[in-house]
Amino acid sequence: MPELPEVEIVRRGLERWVAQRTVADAEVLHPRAVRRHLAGADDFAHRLKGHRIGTPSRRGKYLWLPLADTGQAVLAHLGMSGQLLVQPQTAPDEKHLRVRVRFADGLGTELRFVDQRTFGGLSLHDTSADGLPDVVAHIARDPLDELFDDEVFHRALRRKRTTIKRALLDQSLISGVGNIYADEALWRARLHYDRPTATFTRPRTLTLLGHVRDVMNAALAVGGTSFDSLYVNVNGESGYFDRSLDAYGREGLPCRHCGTPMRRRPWMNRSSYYCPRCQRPPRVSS
DNA sequence: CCTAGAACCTGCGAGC
DNA sequence: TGCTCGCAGGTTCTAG
Repeated sequence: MPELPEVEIVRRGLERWVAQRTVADAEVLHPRAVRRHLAGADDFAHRLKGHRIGTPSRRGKYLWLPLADTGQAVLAHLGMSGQLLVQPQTAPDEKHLRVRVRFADGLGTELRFVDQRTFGGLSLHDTSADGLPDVVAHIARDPLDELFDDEVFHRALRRKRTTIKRALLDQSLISGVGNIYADEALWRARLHYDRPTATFTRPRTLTLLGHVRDVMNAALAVGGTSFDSLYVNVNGESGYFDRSLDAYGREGLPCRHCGTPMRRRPWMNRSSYYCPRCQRPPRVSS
């Protein structure tokens, strides 16, 4: 569910409300939430106990909390419906509460991982010298990372025999882009989602990257995109970017470039929204 | 090695 | 009222 802007909003909330606090104990209420921690739920909880949490980091849709003096970090992925919430200890348990982390201080709040569909999860991993968890190493840098290399991305696009939206969602090429921001960036760039990447010129790639960055920065500025209560920040508040979406979810509504009714097409078990006039399909369609 | 599609889950709204 | 179907911000496994 959450893409880069939403995950970054969560990271900022953790930086403010959780960083520098010491874990009193952790409680796993659903084993599937820690399935990527191969040593199991008991091991996960035990290893958090007594350690101080450092400054949260993020790459793409992954975020992690370093555990001071351990060489490890708690890696979190929100999947389609995951939430990290900082709640009063007195608040009733959420229906889909999966993991609870209590702190050894008097602030009266705890960290909760809540996840309806359990596609997300938490796990512990060794970190390299630059603080990156080992399992995140194969994920590409995201477009808001100042070390993201546009030229490397362009050459990777040209090598692939695939189509542009699939490439935007490929986290080994560029991370952080999901179904919403892919459709938004393609609409802004007036590109059809099925355009073969092998035909992309350098200017076309750079223009598209510019639109990806613009739409993500605009979403970040208003707290991300929330259609319902499933995406919220650590305090349970929604973002406002749903009001500014130009493509996603606008089937039948007039294109904000040309007025033509927008279309929705089934695409990889989900949907693609596009303008049939501004975003013409490639001549040779697979 | 590469790519396309299904699988993994739970809940909600639409339609019958 | 209650059933079935389609759909949902993602990743990962499998088949070809």
